[in-house]
Amino acid sequence: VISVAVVVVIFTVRDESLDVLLIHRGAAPYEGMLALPGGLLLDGQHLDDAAVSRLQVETGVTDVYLEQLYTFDTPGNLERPAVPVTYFALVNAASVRLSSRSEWQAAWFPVRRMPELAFGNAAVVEYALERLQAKLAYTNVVYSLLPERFTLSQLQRVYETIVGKRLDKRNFRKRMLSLDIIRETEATLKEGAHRPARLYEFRSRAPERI
Amino acid sequence: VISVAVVVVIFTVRDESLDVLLIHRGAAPYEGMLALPGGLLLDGQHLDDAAVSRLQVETGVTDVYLEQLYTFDTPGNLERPAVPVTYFALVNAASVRLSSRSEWQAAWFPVRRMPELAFGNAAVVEYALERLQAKLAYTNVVYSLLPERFTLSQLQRVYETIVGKRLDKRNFRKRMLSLDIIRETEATLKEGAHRPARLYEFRSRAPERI
DNA sequence: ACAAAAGTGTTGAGTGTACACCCATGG
DNA sequence: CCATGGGTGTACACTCAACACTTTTGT
Repeated sequence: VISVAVVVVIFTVRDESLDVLLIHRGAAPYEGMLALPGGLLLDGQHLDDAAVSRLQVETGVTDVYLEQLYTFDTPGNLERPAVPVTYFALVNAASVRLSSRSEWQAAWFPVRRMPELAFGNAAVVEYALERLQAKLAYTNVVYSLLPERFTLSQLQRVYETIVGKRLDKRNFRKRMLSLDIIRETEATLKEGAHRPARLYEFRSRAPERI
Repeated sequence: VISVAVVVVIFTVRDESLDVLLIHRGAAPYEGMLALPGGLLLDGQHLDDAAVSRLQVETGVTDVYLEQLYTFDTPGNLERPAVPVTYFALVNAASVRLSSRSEWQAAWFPVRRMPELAFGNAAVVEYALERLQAKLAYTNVVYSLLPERFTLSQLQRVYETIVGKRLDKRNFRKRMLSLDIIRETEATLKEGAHRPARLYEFRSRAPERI
């Protein structure tokens, strides 16, 4: 019998860099290499719950965007074969507490300069990135990368970091507003910045039901 | 440990109806009910291979459009829990030989009038239909529903059957040609029909690599 | 002759993209 | 006073949807 592994690609945006959370493997196979966080699905556990709790363990974060990505065909470990069901998540770097005490030393790595990964995990990251970029265009995925209220410029910086290129400011604003996933907060301004600015919020801070 | 089940939603278009292949369950659980064809993933077997061979067993068909759909969270059978990895496939009804001798009595059922299904399979069929309809718009999924060469009217009938509504002939033609997934076959006409007609073919009769 | 399928263009609405300047504030 | 970031409008290209009649052939 083949069992099931749950693997999570956790993205964040820090400064102007799109990063992925990786752990150091402390045991064979691939001891000493970097890998995506994951583990075997336990008896009676639900897939989504396993993904959520894996995320919680690694980052302390909950209530973020989390979506199933794909189920791969490569039974990672050959001695104890398990089919990897992969997820991807987006978390706000500011609200993360990496469990530094843990033996597997989770840390952020820039997605554009991925190191070599165990279990053929490189393909998973690549696929997750594609999906993330595609979903940007028509969903509210990034809601968990931003504070509750934000300026359009902040939002644009996040988008630019993810797609990896500059966007036109006026077109970006028009598109965001017409997409109808964000809303202007009433007469609210902001101080501490260079100049007063309108604040916006997402109409919904939950992933749409698949 | 939880194991893996592979489940396949096999679509075909017959006359003007979009149908799904179902089997009669011959044993508990859900004995006597209808269900999607599927089975446990065996040791050392690859997911995609399992889906292909399941399809082959049920229909005798190979080399058709087959794509992974989703991995559900409902461990169907509660005594022997297994995570269902689902696939969907499109087959040409004409080239199918249903294994009538088999004990589980595979048969076609119209997707618009699905009977009640075992294992909560109704959600799987629904999701597969959505995905199929979405993929129609920009891919060559239907290539395995048609003979190698076909008229634009035949192609349009297939599209109409899948989306469940009538399409405008002129707009349909323009769109298909501009999508660049089909090609006019050189000066070929057709006889036996009501009138001579141009024949077209797909530029590629293989699913694009994910 | 008539039923059945193949073929063929134009217009209008809406959407996406390119592009440049002014203003308020903090230092 | 100047550097930084916020805010704003227009013109063109393109895409999508609506719409009706003629031709050929088999019966």
